[in-house]
Amino acid sequence: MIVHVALPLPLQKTFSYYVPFIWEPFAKPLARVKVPFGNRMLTGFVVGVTEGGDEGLKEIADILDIFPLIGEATFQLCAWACQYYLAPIGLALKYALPSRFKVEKYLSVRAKAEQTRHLDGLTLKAAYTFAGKQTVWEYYRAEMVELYDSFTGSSFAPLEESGITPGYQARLYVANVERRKEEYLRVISETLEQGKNVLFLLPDSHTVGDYFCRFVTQSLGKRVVWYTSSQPKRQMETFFRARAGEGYLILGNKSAVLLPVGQLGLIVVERPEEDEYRNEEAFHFNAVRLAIKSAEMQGMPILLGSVSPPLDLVNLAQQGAVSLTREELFSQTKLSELRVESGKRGHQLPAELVSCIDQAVQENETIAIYTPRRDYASHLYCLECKKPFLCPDCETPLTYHREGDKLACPSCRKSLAYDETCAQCGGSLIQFSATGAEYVEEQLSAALQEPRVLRVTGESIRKKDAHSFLQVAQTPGTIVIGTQILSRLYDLRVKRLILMGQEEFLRVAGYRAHERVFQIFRNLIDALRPEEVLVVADKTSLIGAAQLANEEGFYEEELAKRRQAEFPPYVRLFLIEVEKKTRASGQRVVAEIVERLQAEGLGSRMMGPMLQKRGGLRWRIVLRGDESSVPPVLSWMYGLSGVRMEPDPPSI
DNA sequence: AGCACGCCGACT
DNA sequence: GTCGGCGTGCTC
Repeated sequence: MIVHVALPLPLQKTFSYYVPFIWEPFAKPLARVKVPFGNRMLTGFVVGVTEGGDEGLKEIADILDIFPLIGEATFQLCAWACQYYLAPIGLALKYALPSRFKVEKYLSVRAKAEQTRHLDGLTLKAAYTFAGKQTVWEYYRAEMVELYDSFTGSSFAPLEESGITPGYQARLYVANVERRKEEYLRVISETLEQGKNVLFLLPDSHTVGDYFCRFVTQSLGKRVVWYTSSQPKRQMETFFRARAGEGYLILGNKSAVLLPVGQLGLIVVERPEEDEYRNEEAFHFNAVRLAIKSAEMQGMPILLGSVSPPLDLVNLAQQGAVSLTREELFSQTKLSELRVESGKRGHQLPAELVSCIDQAVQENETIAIYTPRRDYASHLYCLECKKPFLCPDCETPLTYHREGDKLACPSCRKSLAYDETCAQCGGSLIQFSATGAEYVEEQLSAALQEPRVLRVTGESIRKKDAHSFLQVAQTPGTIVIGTQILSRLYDLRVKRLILMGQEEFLRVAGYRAHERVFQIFRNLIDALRPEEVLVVADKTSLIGAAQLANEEGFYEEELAKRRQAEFPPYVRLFLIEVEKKTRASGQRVVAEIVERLQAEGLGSRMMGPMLQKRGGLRWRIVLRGDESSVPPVLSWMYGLSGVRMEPDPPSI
């Protein structure tokens, strides 16, 4: 017997191996097998079985699963994801099981016959060492033993899926966090009462995740389980409960979307616009896209909640593919804006702003200031030789950190001392721009009398716990200065919120800049629930108080622009990156790609190639596909050495 | 992806 | 003469 195996490598092809007679009954599609590959051992998934003898093939080294652990629905979803994201099936299937996966440790044997009495109660692992793996598996096949997992105690068997039910319905709920919580809890409870499981996707585990976990646990208690790779044992428990149990609420982030779940009845997604749903390593996917497809394929409802949904979802709503409910976000919020002179970035905080903050501090208010960057300044520029400060190793622009008076390279993490002179010409007229939280803190310290400032960044939250921050932040008279992380702290409430630095997004976020600013600002208001919001903007800024308040109008306008420019969600973008050490080898591959694209009639849908010097040499080509399908040429490109393909890149 | 192999230019 | 970087091809 021969099995065809999909390996977790960026290769589209499968590899065939011979299966010795004794293992034949277990070599079924989707079982995991250990195989020799070159000079290493890899674990892959059986994707096909054919009759035949050892025709010079290598033998499989081991079979890991007594029966396949992945059900049909999960497999179909992986298969769909692979064609949509141009990934090999072996990589996708790997994501469907817990990262550090040890079944034998958590499964135990229950004897069902006199001859197997001696194995009763042993873990599967112990039973293997005692009686041999082959013997135990034969007992299982002869129904002389059964298996149960140590968490639920219930019998371990192939996954029973609900099959396709006619209940697909995608619903986008645009409302503030209090209303979303009510709505989530209502639909979740309804589904759990029917004895079905619910999958609840959250963008992270430590802020938004933790908040919703505490909320749902209040009313659902032990029905709530977490699926997270940072706690392997807990992840294993959830894995078993998801397949055996009934009526569990499974919380998880992006990788939970591929978890095999029995009797899944509903999917909920909190804040589908968050970037954390994008998987960047090995196999690129967006968990929200997969969640919608999963609900559609299995015929179940999906509820997506946010105050600032991603544009593609709003587009689907306009087409009638998703139903949309909107609620007012600003009934208790006063919005205003402060227009400042443009072109003077990074010199001084506007005087009006300083006096506004000063007044708030005098009145003992809680106040939060948002700025997109955490450091002091992200760009340094020598006014004498007119050159930016670049990393001597990799030529990436250096950032400046006040703490320690250091220059740092964001790309290679090199750290350099800063001596207030230009490394190129020795000049001392240095301009700082793209300033961040450290800078704002310094400016306020200079302008106000002993201000109480708390700087909050993603990193500082990860080091301490969020709760200890909140205690300080809640103290009246405190000025909280923070980056995007502030939009995740639902437990922090402020009287006044100041939104600065949106110009920075025009530089880094490309075509999504306005969408991102809109989402971050609205999510900050959603999380912090301020009574007053002040948008600091210059003449180039697109998001003012009016845009923030008029959500429907903003989306309409932004979608019109995207349609006009032929950008997502009306087309799909594919970023093709060629990385080589020498110019000649790179140009050869790039020329081959360009030629092939032109031959396929895609020349006019191609942008680039553009050459970038970052360490080695990097060429980038962007291809516009149509809304849903993937141009077939791309699968040819996949697997060329030094060529990377990124579907739906966040910026280009 | 990871690895072996073969090609070149550089250097004690 | 040989060491090391780089490109190419292969893995059942």
